[in-house]
Amino acid sequence: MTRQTHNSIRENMLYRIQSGEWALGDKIPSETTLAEDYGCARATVNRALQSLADQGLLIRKRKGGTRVCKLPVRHAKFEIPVIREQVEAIGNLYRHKVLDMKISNASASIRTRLRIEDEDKVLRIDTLHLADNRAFAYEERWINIAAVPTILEAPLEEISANEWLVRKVPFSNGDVMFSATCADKKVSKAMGTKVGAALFTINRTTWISDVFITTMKLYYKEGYQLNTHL
Amino acid sequence: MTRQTHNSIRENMLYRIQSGEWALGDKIPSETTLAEDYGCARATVNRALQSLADQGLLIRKRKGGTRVCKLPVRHAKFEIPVIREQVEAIGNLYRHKVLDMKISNASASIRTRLRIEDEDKVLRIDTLHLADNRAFAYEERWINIAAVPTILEAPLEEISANEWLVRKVPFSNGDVMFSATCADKKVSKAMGTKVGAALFTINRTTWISDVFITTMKLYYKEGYQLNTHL
DNA sequence: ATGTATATTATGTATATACAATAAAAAATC
DNA sequence: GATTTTTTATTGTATATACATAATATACAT
Repeated sequence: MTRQTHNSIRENMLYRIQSGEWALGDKIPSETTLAEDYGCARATVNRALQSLADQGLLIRKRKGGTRVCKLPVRHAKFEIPVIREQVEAIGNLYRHKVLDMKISNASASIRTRLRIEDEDKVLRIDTLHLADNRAFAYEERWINIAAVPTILEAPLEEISANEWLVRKVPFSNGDVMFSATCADKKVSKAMGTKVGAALFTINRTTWISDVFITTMKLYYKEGYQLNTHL
Repeated sequence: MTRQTHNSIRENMLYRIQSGEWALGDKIPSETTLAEDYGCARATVNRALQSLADQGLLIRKRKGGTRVCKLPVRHAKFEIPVIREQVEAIGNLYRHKVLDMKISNASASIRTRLRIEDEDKVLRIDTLHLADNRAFAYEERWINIAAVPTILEAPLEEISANEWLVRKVPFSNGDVMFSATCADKKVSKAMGTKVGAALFTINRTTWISDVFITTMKLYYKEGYQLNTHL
């Protein structure tokens, strides 16, 4: 027999699940018996099983054994786009325009949402992102100045706040929210759409441990599509 | 020293990346030297490093060594919702209504997009999903009858095609697309929105190996939000 | 200079072993 | 019969070892 690898074993297990040999909710054999069946070490089987469990196809419990998930949750993964790269990926020239920028006190709603203090100032920036000089996306952004004071010296006309922050605080946590909204007067004027046009909207808030860094709202024109894969 | 686990090591490495000790693009020490530093076996370090590489934070090459990613791509993961569960999760009563259902030849555009044959028939279903008897989502769906012939016997008034398919073909591949669209006459009438209202739209196509199973378009009312986490 | 073979080095992975942690089942106790 | 304790099965994980594989660097030959 050819030597078994954790990869080939994982694929075989996947097949057994997909084909229904291991049905939804079924308990599958223990690592030791599987290792005998496949003719390999338990560690190898373990690695294959863990990988499938990470994917959400199996549930494993000590002593309880391993079962196929009842209702397998499908996880889709996608990359958070950096707008410039998005534009350049379709072969267009990227440019951005800062439409408005001011320092202000955080509004009450922003304050509670982001758990920042009363006296903390936020930098408020509206940016239009262009692809070949045509409106591509509109960005509203709030930045916690206390967390990233150097933002005030950044040349935001040359490098977009989006990109500056990615380079400055590349590793952070956050949440993302997708929705559809109607263009209001300000956005529709900047993007050249009708008031009320459907815009694909991404809301993103970024933290580093517990410190709020930035939150933003990104509006894409109708027709924009975010792709991903199951 | 307390015993090192791959988890604690991974966290420490994560910290070293986040703090900038290991900067973007930097080459980090080899597994053997890291193992000495952490006082553990190489296998343990290997596991930690692989995990970070899976997350997309490190790039590893044989002989080349391990480097921190230049521009760390942030992957967001989210769960593909089953509509019934979504509705029940917010404490509402789920119900669905089949508005239209017919067997037809696939249109040319659908055929080429889905790589199915000329003579293949598709089942076309329009479904309205309700939460507490109020419109929640509108679903347009095409099903490849050749791939799932038993769909014709399914009691689709009782169980939605969505759910029937999840139970019947739970493990499949596919792609997902998000966008925003304006409500057309048909959808706006069914959902009780104005024509032209912004709808959050999910497009999903499902395959099993290379056989097309189903494709659907799901429209959510403005205000609907899909959440995820970085 | 150019191409080819060889050595070197880092990661990739399979194995046997040992023990830990957990949860279920069985046994013992009240 | 209910509660507590003990046993046991199963996964989780660390280790030492061995060899595979890939990419680079070096030496050599042409």
